Amino acid sequence: MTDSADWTTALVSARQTLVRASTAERVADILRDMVMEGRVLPGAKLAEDSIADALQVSRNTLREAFRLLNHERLVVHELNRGVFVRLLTEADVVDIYRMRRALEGAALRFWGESVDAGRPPAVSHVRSAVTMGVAAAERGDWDGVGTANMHFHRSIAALADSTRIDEIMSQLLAELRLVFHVMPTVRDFYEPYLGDNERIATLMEAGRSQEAVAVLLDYLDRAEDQLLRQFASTAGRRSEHADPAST
Amino acid sequence: MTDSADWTTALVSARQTLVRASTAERVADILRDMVMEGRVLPGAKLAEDSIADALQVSRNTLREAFRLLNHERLVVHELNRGVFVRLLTEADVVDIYRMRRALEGAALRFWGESVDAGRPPAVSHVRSAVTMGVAAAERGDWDGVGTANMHFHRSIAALADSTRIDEIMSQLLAELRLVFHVMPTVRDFYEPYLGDNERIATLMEAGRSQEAVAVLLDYLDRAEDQLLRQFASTAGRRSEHADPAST
DNA sequence: GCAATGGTCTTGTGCAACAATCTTTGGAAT
DNA sequence: ATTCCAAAGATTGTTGCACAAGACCATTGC
Repeated sequence: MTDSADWTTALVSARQTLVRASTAERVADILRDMVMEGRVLPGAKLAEDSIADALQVSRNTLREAFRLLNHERLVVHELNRGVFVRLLTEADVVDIYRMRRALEGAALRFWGESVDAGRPPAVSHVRSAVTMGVAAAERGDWDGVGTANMHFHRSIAALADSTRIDEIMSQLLAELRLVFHVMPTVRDFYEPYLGDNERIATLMEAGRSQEAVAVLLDYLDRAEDQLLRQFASTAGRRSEHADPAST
Repeated sequence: MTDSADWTTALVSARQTLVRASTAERVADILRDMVMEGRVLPGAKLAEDSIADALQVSRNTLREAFRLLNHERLVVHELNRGVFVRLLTEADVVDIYRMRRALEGAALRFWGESVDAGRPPAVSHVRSAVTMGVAAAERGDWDGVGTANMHFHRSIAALADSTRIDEIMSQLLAELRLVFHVMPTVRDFYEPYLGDNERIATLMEAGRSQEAVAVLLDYLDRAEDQLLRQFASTAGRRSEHADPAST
């Protein structure tokens, strides 16, 4: 039974790769990867002509891809000026963390209700994200730690068992990656929180949901603070955002 | 000074009427109205050719309008099959209310923190939504009661002071309107909740945030239950429509 | 030095043709 | 009669083009 369950989940994700054949979506995928990997920096302009030419797609299709990315908040569209890689402000960070507290907090509380009702859902996804993060840290793979951290928080949000919450959560984390590119090194950011994740997972396994919520919310507060401090120190550099994408 | 402030606010809203001259947006407006008024039923297919022909716009323009509506989750787009008026399922209702509890609950708690910190934000928007609802009920305008109820919950969510939460909240309420069409009469749905809104507003004015949260969450539970019951009783009729996402 | 003006480039909008895909219809085999 | 297959028909996906409108840039004149 457990095997067949794994089969289906694997097939579901595989299906998406097969079915979604739309050119615009594939173009959006390419551009999304470039933005996520930091190959085009926030603030950079994405010129229609050059990209459409490079990818060998029509301007119309490219614009459709832009609309998809705009919907994901990864790019912004300025009338008659074109689209630019999203440049997050302090206000965005505050807003995103406010939403994270709402969603992750609600998800953990919802999970707690199930625990109190005597039917605790599995925490294995949360625990495995912690394990993955620790393993990555031990081999010095701080990029891997960041990925594991995202998995951790996504699995926290998944406890709400709501596709809409899952979707929004993924979007928020994707937005945050835009900010991480401005950070000097990811180690300083993620390392302090490995312990928090571990602690939260342990509390959950013990069924102590209230305390888990408290630790989580405190974690989010500190992460927000640290990000905002980083922001303040790099404010000067960012304001002169040139467009390195113009090859 | 106050006069000029009024000027600007008036101009801001007037500006929107001017700028949004795009044909696609006007087409989207027309289609949105048709969906909202129930003239095209959930599950119905929106064929490009016939609509483009009827409205005398090019297919491209119509497709752009479809993208806007898709963004608002009012229609769904299936590759190579076309767009369909969104058909909400019981699962959607459960999902939407789960998210509402998360967002409205978090917003009210956030407001409560400010109250406890000795700097209570204004509750006037919440109160005025209640007043508007009562006035509409007194003159038998149950459509107006529904609008006021939406204002009430939007102003609750606005307490979180987060543009992202505001946006999601508006989207959720718009989605719910798709469900209200299956309801026989809106009076039975909204009337019981006029008192809840009144009670929540009063509790907030007294600074008793914890109790306000409790009443709100209980309200959401009951509203969800009622909607799901209505769903079950009309399940037979609705299943006659096309089944888009059944694979 | 600075503002106005004009040209140039990019984007906004709409259109029609062609390609790709799905759906239906008709018939043949079992 | 039923099932399966294939071609036809209908619908959507993508492209390239054309023109309008706005933003950007450099030159001119003061």
